[in-house]
Amino acid sequence: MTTREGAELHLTTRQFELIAKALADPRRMALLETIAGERPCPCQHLRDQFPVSKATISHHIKELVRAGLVDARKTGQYLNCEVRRDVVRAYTAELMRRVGRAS
Amino acid sequence: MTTREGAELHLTTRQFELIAKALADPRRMALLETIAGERPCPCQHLRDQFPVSKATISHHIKELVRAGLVDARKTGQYLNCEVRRDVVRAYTAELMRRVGRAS
DNA sequence: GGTAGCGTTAGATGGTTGTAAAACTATCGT
DNA sequence: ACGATAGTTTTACAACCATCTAACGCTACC
Repeated sequence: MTTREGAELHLTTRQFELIAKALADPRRMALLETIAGERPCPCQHLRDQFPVSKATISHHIKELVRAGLVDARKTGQYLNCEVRRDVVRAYTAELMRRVGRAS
Repeated sequence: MTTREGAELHLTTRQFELIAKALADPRRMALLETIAGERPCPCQHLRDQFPVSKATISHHIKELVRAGLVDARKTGQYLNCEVRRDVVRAYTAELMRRVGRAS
């Protein structure tokens, strides 16, 4: 139900910047794409698909969560990540609002 | 006529990354917004609105052009910048396609 | 309770990058 | 032609950041 909302989510300036930064690193973007691909994404799955240490993955996830792009809930010893698609949509909307429309 | 096209512009992986990087820096984003605000934007105008050296502005503009987000044509001694709104739209569309839609 | 697996934190490091100063190029006005 | 104005390039530097290793904290299972 968080997937399809009518009301547009509002992003603070701070969050807008954090999102842009989070999306800027290709590896982190790739991680985000993988998370988006598999519904509840066990963090460990990411380790198998990318040649990076678990510390690095942990760091990237933290940044994605900080930006609000990913929701991470710990169930047992696993960390389940999910993309906040409403936030992604809010970001693209804000981007269009700022530089996408004719003045 | 470049402002309103039916066909979606295709972004290479490289350009997608460059755009994300270009948007990541707050100052550069602010410059882009200013450029988007005034139609033909003399580069010098930007110097008055931001406390940065002209070297820095020149550098940022170069990055924006490299990413394809800005079109810069030199007329006389002035540099006129314009936002490529079709590219912005292509970026947001690609972003939505990658992580915005439910799997 | 011990051992193994998953994730986090701390510290170190190499690379990237935003920024400015200075020197340079180019164009305009007089 | 000269001076002023606009932008570029080079070089240098400081700050940031992605990455790793190693050590740690939890949870699960036997």
